[in-house]
Amino acid sequence: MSQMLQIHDQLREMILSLDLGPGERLTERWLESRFEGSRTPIRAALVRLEGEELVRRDGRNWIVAPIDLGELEALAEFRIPLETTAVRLACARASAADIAGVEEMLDACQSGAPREEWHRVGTDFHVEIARLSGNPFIVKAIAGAMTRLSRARWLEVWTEPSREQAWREHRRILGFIKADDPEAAAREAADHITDTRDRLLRSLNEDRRGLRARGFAVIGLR
Amino acid sequence: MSQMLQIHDQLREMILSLDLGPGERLTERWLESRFEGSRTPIRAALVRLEGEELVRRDGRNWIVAPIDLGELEALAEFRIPLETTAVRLACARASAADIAGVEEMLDACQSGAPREEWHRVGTDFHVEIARLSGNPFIVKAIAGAMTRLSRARWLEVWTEPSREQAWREHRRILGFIKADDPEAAAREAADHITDTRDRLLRSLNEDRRGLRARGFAVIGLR
DNA sequence: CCGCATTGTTTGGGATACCAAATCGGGATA
DNA sequence: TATCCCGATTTGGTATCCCAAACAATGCGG
Repeated sequence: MSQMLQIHDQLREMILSLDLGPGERLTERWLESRFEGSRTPIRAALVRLEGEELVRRDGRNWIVAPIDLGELEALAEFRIPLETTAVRLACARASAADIAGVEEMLDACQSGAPREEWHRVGTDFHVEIARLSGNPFIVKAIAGAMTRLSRARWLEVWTEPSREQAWREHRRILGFIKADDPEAAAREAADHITDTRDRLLRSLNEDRRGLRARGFAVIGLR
Repeated sequence: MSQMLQIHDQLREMILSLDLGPGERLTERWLESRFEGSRTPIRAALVRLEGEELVRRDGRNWIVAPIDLGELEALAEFRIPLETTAVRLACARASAADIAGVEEMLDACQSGAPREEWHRVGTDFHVEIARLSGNPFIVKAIAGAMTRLSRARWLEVWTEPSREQAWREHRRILGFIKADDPEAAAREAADHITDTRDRLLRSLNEDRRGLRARGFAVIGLR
């Protein structure tokens, strides 16, 4: 694989895992030494990450994209029509084998699993459901939305009960798809998105001060 | 403005206007002489355009993204839930002034206007309606979808009656938003997307041979 | 002691140099 | 004549170089 893609993936991972703080400045020279490559592939990776909005320009400088928690509502509003459409289409189009694949993914994440695992599966579930719709544009849009949500989700208290709740809701959505009940699945999906948003906003509101200190934009967080 | 952005915009325009054919190979050296810049800004522009899926890699080479006419159905399927949501939100949120702005845009495009003008307004209308929703994610998704549609729309016969039809439908959608009738607006928007898709597919079907010659992938075009 | 100008350093933007791999041609050979 | 092989050429990937602008530090003047 080209060096540029390696750098892109590693840097992406560092950003999404909050290894690099939101708003943190990135100098090309620092990245140069960090990844032991020259500026050319590094700049290509940065331009690419800019397209994914994980990195942004601040004047002439590069910074890790800040998190605007005010986006959380708009993001839910965006996801609801897409994901309800996705589950309806999934009912009509997904094969039993495809559905079983998603089921396995959920089963593989048991109570004792590490936090990272829950985080990843919680994201991938929605993308895989979108994939069942067979519509690549829906898949990409949902994947992008989940990426934007990703970092905020680390901040969720993500307590045991919260995990269980999300897992149950995922299970129910998949159940309705399996039972070929598109309207119930759509209703469940919409409710799940709303509930998750509310859970997230509630837990974030309890820690505004701490968030600001960690570089999160609390602007617009009601 | 930076040289890279100039190159990006010019190249983008050349691609969308079909000045560069779909599937055509782009060598960095040719672009170098064409834009009288060195490879550094050119590569940055290419990476950026790759993110917009207007340019793609073919092995180690760069090519103008081919048009897959088979995407047209999926694109309509993607747009319907988003645009119906957009018009519903627009009813609730758009100010009279914002609506008047879109109205002006439509009025500015009269019968005698050049083909390019109709093409542009036909795209912008949908993006502006999305903007009335106040949801930036919807705006970006619709803008991306319209960009993907853009080149195929040049191929539409785009006859006078076809233009008039689309213009009337746009007018009706906007009318329902103005009248604050979200459900009627949503129904009208969905019908418009379906109708447009059908018009496009019908006129493309009449010219499969010609399309293939011009580098369009007819695969999946039913 | 404070403020401003000047200068030295760092940064990103762009140009160029170099390399390895892929491609294309031409000629030798069966 | 058809085929295969080898070398010349072209390509994109990477490293490095130069430059102008931004920034910071420093020292001079009020």
